[in-house]
Amino acid sequence: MDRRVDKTKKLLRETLVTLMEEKELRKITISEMTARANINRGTFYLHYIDIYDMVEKLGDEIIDIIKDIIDSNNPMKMNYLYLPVLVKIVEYFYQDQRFIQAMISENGDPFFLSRIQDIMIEYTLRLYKNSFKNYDENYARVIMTFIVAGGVGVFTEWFKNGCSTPINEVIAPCEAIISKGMNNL
Amino acid sequence: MDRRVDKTKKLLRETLVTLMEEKELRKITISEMTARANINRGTFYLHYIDIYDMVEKLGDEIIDIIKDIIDSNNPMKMNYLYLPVLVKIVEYFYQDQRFIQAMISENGDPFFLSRIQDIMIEYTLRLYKNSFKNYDENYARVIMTFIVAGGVGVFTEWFKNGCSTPINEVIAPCEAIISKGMNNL
DNA sequence: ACTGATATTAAACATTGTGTTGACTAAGTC
DNA sequence: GACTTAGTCAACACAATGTTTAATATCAGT
Repeated sequence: MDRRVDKTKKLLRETLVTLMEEKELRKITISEMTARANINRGTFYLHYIDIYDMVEKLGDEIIDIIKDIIDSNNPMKMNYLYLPVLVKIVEYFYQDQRFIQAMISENGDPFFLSRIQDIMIEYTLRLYKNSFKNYDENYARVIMTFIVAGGVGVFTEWFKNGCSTPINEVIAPCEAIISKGMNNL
Repeated sequence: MDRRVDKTKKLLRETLVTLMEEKELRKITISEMTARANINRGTFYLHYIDIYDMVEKLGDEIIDIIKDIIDSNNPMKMNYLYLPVLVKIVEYFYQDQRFIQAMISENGDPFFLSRIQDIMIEYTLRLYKNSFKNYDENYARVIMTFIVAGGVGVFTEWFKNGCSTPINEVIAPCEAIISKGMNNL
């Protein structure tokens, strides 16, 4: 791809993240963003329709990466894959932390996490289909929605707090509740 | 309070819900909304700063009601209160279904659910403090975040789908996973 | 290097929604 | 019935949008 496009898009992304760290998405204007990035306002429209389109497209890139991570760790070939895949995703989030944190934050894109959640639900459903004694599609879906939403909720809190506590201190309780339940904690 | 204010606010709320059923929040303008409600645009500013302020204030009202439900079912006086309180909240949601559904929907307010989630986490933490053998604040918080986020996730899906399946078909799996865990399903 | 293609710039434009104001009218409260 | 306040109407300056045009800069491929 044209290096000029790359350069512009990266600059815009960088500037957007900076702005998201300062204020809510809806208060960020194209004028402000392009002015700060020293990019002509018209140039923005060569790539995106509006700020939300931009955020969505940036989100798409992350989603694609997550899908790649899932696919490259083929669930059919391994047991108990849930955790390793999660670790790889979190590792990736780490190295793009500013962006991810901005997207997850109050100023970020609310759909970002819910999209990831949806992917993870489908993934775990495929993965654990055989773990259920008497498999029932609806029942399994509720269970997986619960577990994934719970995990995403915990992860979000942890990530919002700047990943300050050791990750095991949040993974361990989740594993405990998932496998044993409250009665056997 | 002045009946005129009541009338205006209800009309605005009603119109907002209708618009949210049609399009994304960010594409709803004050002009459009007041025009449709047959209310002078200037009148809007007598009550709200902007659309988001309005949505937030409408959300506040629901939050207050939820807090009332929680408080009026004093956790200290009952055992196993989690479910009854949930049922009452859901019952309330039922009778204001259009609004709640709009708020929860893709076009709605992303903070609405997360605010409720936060309240529920604090609530369940207080409630179950004594259920933990060796109580640890951080550990308990992760557990409760997981359970509440999971529950909210399941509920959201169910509600988004128009509450079509019997509510027990989503509550039962949640109860099972919470109490017994995956290993004992 | 040369060339054709295209990304970016700069400036201008009409348009739309915002937020506020002031004088007037209607509907409330007590 | 008096007075208080909510709502209306019209006008205003302002900010951001989305689009366009011609000129310039940078690119990819040979």
